[in-house]
Amino acid sequence: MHPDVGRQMAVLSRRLVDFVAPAELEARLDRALAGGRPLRIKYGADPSAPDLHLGHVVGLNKLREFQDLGHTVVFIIGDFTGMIGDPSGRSQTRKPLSAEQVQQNARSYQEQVFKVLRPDRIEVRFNSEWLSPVTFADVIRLAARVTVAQMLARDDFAKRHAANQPISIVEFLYPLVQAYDSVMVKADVELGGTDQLFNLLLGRELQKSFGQDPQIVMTLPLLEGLDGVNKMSKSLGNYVGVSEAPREIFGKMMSVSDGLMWRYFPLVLCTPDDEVEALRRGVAEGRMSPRKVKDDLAKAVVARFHGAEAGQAASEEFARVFSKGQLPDDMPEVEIPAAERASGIKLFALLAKAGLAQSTSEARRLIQQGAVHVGDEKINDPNAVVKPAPGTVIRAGKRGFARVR
RNA sequence: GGUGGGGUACCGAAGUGGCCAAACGGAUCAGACUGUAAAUCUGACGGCUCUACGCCUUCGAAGGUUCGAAUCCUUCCCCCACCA
Repeated sequence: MHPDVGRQMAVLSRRLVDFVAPAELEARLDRALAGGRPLRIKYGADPSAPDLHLGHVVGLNKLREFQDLGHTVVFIIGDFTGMIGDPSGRSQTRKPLSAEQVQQNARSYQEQVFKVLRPDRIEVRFNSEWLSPVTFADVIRLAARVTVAQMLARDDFAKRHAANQPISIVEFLYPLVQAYDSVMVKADVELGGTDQLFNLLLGRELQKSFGQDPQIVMTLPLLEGLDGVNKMSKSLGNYVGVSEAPREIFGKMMSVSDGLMWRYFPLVLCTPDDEVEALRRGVAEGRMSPRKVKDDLAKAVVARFHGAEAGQAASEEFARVFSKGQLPDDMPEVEIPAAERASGIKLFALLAKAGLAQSTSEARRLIQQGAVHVGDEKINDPNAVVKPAPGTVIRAGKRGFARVR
């Protein structure tokens, strides 16, 4: 464990939005050091999304900092809650997952988590371990520890209640379950996004109610997704998954708007504030190209999950394909039987067959919009019949490629 | 149990007998431009071997009225709020 509490505090305080309560953390770090007992840092993962994305990485980065200082991460996979479904916050109720799905997701989760966390100093737990044996009577006793007024303290609940919007009882139960997890794992600290503040604080209350020292609560900013508006989430489809191919990650990062990219430096790459500020100033004053800064960002993000070489390669390929309009390294192939090639094939049918268009209507649209090239020739006629030689490259738009075989 | 409000395309949301494959916004895709799959502008955006004033499917479900329905009637299903 890192012996210098002041230094630990400095590192751990970075990038936080809420921090309850720093003094308690300091005291507990002292105590941990004295007793040789590392702190237990709780982090809850929803098992419904097997794709870990950059939004998760924000929290994982902080966990990693704790680990590097010698503390233990208690990574809780909410398998029990996942099997029931979690409607919290969103109007649409999530579908409950089957036990097998949860298991499979949990496994894939763990693989991905270790792209950021170190495999020592972590304790992976499934909350079904302690939640499955709980009886209904236990639930009632647990519920008796919290009041409706406490629940309505949550901003989201208060607003919806005032607006006559539905609030399911399950939504009251969920924070309670999460808080109970804190009690069961004896968490010293719990992290989450800012939207988790209420739940994390409830953990404190419940721990006190059980006679434990209340956990310190830290919230981290929610990373905006590729749309630049909503938080990054799988269901909104505005995410960059850590397991995606380098090419995909790079491209998605390049699609982040100029204004938003500054958020990704500190939150995903942990770039120190002064460095980010220097870059920002450089761009604002016209000394640096935002294109170059974003390229570096994208490269670094790819490198984070696939290594530096992959980052470099992705950058080069991106420049070749999109800046210079050349062909990518590899592309899918479409097989066309010799007979068909000899007689000619309708271009829209070929596009659909190659997977470059979802329907023949879409294929026609692409052709009419001037998005389609066969070899070097641009074709505008939606009824065109082509006889592409093997090896000919069909292009649809900037991103669609297929090679005839 | 009662009262009121709803269910429209990927999402949000208009439309209340024909001009509706269905306004508008978002998302998406394409084109132009560029420094990028940023920004901006323009266009497309149910399907169909489809140059169309064409055909098929779609407006919670099923029937019905009508020359003609997302729009009217009947029954049913589902959602929400309020009052009990």
